[in-house]
Amino acid sequence: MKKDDHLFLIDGSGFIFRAFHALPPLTRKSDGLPVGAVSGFCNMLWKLLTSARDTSVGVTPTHLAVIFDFSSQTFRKKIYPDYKAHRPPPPEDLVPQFSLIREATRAFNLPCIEIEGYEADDIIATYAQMAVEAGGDATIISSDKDLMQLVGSNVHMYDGMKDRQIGVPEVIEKWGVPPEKMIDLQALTGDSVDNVPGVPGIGPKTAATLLEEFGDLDNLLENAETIKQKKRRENIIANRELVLVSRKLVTLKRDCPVELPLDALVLEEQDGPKLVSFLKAMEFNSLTRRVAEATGAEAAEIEPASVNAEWGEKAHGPDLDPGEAVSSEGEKPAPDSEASGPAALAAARAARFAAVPIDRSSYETIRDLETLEDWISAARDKGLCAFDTETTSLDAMQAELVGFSLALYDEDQSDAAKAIRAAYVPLAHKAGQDDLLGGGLADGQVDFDKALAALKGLLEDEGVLKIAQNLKYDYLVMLRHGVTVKNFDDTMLISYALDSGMGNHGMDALSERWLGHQPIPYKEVAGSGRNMVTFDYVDIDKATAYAAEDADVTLRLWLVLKPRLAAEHVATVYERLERPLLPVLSRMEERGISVDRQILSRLSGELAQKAARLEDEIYELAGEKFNIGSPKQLGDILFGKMGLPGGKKTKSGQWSTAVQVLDDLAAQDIPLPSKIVEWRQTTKLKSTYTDALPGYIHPQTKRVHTSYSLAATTTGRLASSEPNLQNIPVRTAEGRKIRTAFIANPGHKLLSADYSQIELRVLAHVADIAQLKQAFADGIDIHAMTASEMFGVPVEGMPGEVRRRAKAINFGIIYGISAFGLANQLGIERSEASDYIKRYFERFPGINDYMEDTKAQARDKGYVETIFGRRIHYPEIKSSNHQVRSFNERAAINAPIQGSAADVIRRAMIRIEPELAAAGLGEKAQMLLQVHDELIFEVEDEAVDEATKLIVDVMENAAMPAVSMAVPLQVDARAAHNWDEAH
DNA sequence: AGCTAATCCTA
DNA sequence: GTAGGATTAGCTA
Repeated sequence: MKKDDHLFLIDGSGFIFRAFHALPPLTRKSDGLPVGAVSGFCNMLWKLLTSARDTSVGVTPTHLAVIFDFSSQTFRKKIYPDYKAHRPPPPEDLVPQFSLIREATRAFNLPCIEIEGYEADDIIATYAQMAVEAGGDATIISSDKDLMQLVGSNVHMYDGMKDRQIGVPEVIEKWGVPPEKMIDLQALTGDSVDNVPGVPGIGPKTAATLLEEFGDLDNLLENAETIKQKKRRENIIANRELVLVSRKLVTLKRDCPVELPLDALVLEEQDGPKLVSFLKAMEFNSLTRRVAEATGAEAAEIEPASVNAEWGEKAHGPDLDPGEAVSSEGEKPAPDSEASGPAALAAARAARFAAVPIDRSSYETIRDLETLEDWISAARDKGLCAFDTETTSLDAMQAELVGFSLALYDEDQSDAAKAIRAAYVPLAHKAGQDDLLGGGLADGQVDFDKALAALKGLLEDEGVLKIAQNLKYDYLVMLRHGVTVKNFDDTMLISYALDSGMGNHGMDALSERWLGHQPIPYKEVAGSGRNMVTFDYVDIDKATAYAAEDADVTLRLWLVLKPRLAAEHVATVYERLERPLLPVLSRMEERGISVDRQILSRLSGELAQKAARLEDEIYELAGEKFNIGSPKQLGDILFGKMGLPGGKKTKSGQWSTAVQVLDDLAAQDIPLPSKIVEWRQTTKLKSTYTDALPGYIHPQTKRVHTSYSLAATTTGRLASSEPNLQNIPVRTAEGRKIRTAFIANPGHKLLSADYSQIELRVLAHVADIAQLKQAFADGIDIHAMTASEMFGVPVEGMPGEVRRRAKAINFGIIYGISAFGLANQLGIERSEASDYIKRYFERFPGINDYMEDTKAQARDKGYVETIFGRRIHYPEIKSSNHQVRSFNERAAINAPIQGSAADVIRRAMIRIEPELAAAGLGEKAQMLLQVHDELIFEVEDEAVDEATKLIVDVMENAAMPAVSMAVPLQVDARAAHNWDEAH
């Protein structure tokens, strides 16, 4: 470096923060990655490189470097441990931009300098000093006052955002002291942001006055007694030592051990294609164009660079209660040799395990207790293992244990192909399918009871993390064998917390998605259809390949997915809303509910008679016999043969025979359609409920055990199946009779507790609607209030029809209202429905804001969130297909409402059992069913009052303390012998 | 036997 | 207009 050379030193770290706060937020269009600061940075760099002379800097750089902070661990921490101690974590949207800005720097072909243990400011000071000593000039691109001490005749600063040069006069103007006294001034005033102590009562003005009077800090401290103002004198004397520490803290180090000499900072030619590639990846279109033009690069032919954004590693859900805050209990930290940071770790592992094919031939079959015990002690040694059961049935309540598999991970094994070993332990395989004698066990299996005892030791060991896929199944199977799994992770639930809305979370789909591997289909092992055999008849070698693979894949999935929980800030959702619910649901399923066979059988008979009578009448009216249950045949009869009006076609071109169509016809006094509607209702009740339910009564327990799915819905709701007990009829008197068959045991009652209007309450809370909040606080009729607001009708003496319309609109809002849907629901013209919606938005403008904000979030981030931080993704929200897009928008509007309500009841369910147990009611009141906003318990008669009180209390306070809702939650509860009367 | 469409039950 | 599951018919393999 020589005279007239000019070094530009860009304070990269400072720039990031300033640009982030000063510039409007900007996200990358394609994926919502926040890039505002990166954009500002690139624009500024480009300007400095191409036209610095035209700015108030007025010179063109010959040398340039971008300087960053390495970490917060600097020598200043050693001098003063509290230095920068109370810094809040950077804003979430800023975190990924740190690494992007470094990438940007490299794309610009500029040296990117950081030194461990030093702040950017020290490195800048060092290089500025070096430049001056070499006879050149330096300009620091920053406006940070901490750097002003460096300003001198050959060192300037430049505020890129205000296009303002900062020299000696500017420093004096701003601070009242020349640059060389800035250190003393900062020492006196301190800095609350960096937690640098100062003298109380002394700010920049006083400090400047004092320094003017005494010359410098040393002289001031020596002659402090002579200060006239009493308070000021005392404060300075009292804080003498601290001020000296502060001076050390604010003094920049001008002799950092820099690696690159000045000559290495010489500005090079821009690499056009490289820079364009990066800018394209960032989707900075106008800058891309300008750069391409200036460098002669062909933008159209350049591929966007692959840019990895690193998100921060702190998991922080919105859940605030410190008492609840749990992290990984007893779980060994995941080995971290591949990369640092959970996002990078997840990516590295995905790459690592997707690249290594699964080797089924490496799986072991464990045939003796000693080997099993070796594996179990290895699992204890590692602190984690994957686990999977093989059984005779998909129904966990009927399943017999046939064997189980384990997979272990060796974190120190650098060869990924050898890092995982998996084995299958056959326990109850039969000797052979064709063995007419039957019942004989195959040779070479571990004794069932001994193996189970060994397994129990492992599964109940809090010190070993058990990893499974869809653990609720295995948990229930093991529960029935007297084993309670402790300390577990479920890859299905992890995937659900991470990627709800991005496809299903079954093992095959996850394996395909993350490992690029297709596991052996079950039917290849056990056959399908009539040839299907239960797993105990599967050949042990085949079973080993299948079962060990399941454990192997599960373990790999865990390695890939688990780090993402923290990286993507949904660890709290998983740990608080998913994982703890699993044992709760297993117990509910195990308990089941009593169903009275006689009642169902009698109902079935009545329905059969009624259906038969209706069939006769229908054939009579139609003039021929046909299959009434066939929409195709029915449509042909109604609209073809009989030529009835109002025929609509379904998607596939068939005549629609949906109930609305039939009702329209019935309204025209055509008798056949109403008979058909009645017949359908009757046969529906019979086939789906009275006929099917008895088939679900468990042979041993004599109760019906539904199965809840934790990861079937996108919103966080549960789903019930086999049988679905969440759609038992309630709306019609006839349908309700089915509920009378759900009964409590003798000496017990069924207790039903349900949230009143929970979704509208959630809406009032999230959209912050004053009238709704007030109405709920006052406990008034919410639909009547809405009607009154909209139509100006007083609540007293309001016609039923007016309230009905308001109610439909309220529900419509929750469902992401459309004029089309509302018109359908109310049977009015679309234009009239539009007017209603318009009027609603006028009366409740906050609702419209909520809807627009929610859609915008779905577009920007790709997901929406519940009040507890659950995310629901809408990858198709930007579809160019209007139908698809609109559907996604409505779903996105509904999801936070439905999902928050689902989260509330999940929280209640997780808390209720421990609370009951603490009250001594653990045996007397048992939770059996969940129906979205309702919980059903079986309670001993004399415990009903106490249990009701406790349950209502837990449910009403379930959002607390994580979220303090702006409206009260209300729970209504009733106990009776059967579900109909209790509801 | 396995799949989709249509229908209807729930919150 | 949101979120599900079960049943039936009727098609394809």
